[in-house]
Amino acid sequence: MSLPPQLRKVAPTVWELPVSYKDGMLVPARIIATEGLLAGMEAGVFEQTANVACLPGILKYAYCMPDGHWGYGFPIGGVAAMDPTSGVISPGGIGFDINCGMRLVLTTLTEEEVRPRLRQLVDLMFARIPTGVGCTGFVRCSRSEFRQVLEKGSHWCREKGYAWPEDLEMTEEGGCFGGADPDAVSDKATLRGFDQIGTLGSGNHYCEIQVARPENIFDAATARSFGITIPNQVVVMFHCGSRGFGHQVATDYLQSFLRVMTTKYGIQLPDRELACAPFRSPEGQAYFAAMKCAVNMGFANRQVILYRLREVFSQIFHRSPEELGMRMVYDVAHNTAKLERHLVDGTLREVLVHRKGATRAFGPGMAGIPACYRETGQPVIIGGSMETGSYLLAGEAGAAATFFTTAHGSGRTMSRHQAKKMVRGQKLLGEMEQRGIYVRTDSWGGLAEEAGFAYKDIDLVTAATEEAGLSRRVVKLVPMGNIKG
DNA sequence: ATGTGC
Repeated sequence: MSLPPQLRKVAPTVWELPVSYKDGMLVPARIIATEGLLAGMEAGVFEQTANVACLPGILKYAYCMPDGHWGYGFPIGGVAAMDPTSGVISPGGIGFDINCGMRLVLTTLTEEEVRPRLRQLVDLMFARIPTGVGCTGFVRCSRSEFRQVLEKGSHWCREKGYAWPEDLEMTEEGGCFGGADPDAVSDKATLRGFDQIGTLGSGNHYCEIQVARPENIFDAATARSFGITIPNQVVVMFHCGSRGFGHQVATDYLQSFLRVMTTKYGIQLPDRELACAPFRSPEGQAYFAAMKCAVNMGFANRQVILYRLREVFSQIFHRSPEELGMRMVYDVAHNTAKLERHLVDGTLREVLVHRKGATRAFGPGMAGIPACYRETGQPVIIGGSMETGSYLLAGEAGAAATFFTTAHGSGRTMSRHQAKKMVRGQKLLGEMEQRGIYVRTDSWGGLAEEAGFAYKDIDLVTAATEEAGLSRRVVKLVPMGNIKG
């Protein structure tokens, strides 16, 4: 595939499309990638990042991260910071799965201890953590109780005994975005979401047993600070979001914005999928308040999954979760919009940062991250494909360039449809088992869609974020067992 | 991603 001729290299890992590239661009578009990753990007990534640069109030640049690929409106990997006074909020810049994110949990077990009981462990995980489209959880939640979940996120979990106090500290924003308003949420969204707390879902959502092997440690001091202290230490990583609830919130407000964007606010954009409303408008504020409900639902969802996970490990290894050292390293979202303070042209100001398939990566010394990570920078959890491995990174000062944002995962290289044509789920499962990875799934087609070859090389993506100064590699985590929807 | 497609 040929790159747009207007694309200019402005730094070894920064590629820029000028405002002259497309009518309506207000700022240049910047792709963060190595030459190799850039060459593999779909044409849609350049078009969509340039489209994002047309959104009213966008500051500095429209960005796409090295794992970027084609998405709804924005590319997945898209980052856009808006002036909250004159700018817009766009659901396409956050994604349908609001607060899709990653959580990483430690154990003090080693690969040698877990390997003999791996099948038993993964089987019990699969039995206790609901997976698949439309799955529901064990938490019984009335409508009024669900409002509490939406307002409080992980705090609700703590009140109900599903969280350790320290879990909240180890969650981005303490596991709760303030200002969530359940009245901004449709009944339809509530109806889809109230029974989905503590469920994994489908697609690329999974829960994985991983091992930190000594040869995969890049930064030993930071690894120690993050709790990786034992050779061949076993950890658990999982990836999921706000399920049908967040999806319905996104759908509701995309429709609402499409009705008013042009007629009421006179906004013209190159793509309907960029539907947006002025951030300060009633519609924009309602979406922001509803989006925060979905963010909090996502945090609560991952917290209840952790509660179940602790039960599962405790049952298999006959020790309490505390004795098994099942502490959280961190929980970090990659589909949100948030008001943050950033330096823009030398002035510290409040901006609305959209991150869609992009992870907040606060660097060393910054406020807003747990005190224990103040010197290292924020842990960044990057999920790879279930075959190739994942990474734990640390936020770097250089991420100031991207409003303190880095990549979120591998990024697809082919469509789900294409992947499914190339491999059968049963065959893939057999091959993975040969390589010591035990997988349980309730969808063979879904498994095939997640094959390693359908994703960019996670080693190259994380190396690119390091070269760009956004985040540094701490440890690569290799899969042992996986449950997926 | 998603009661997978109005």
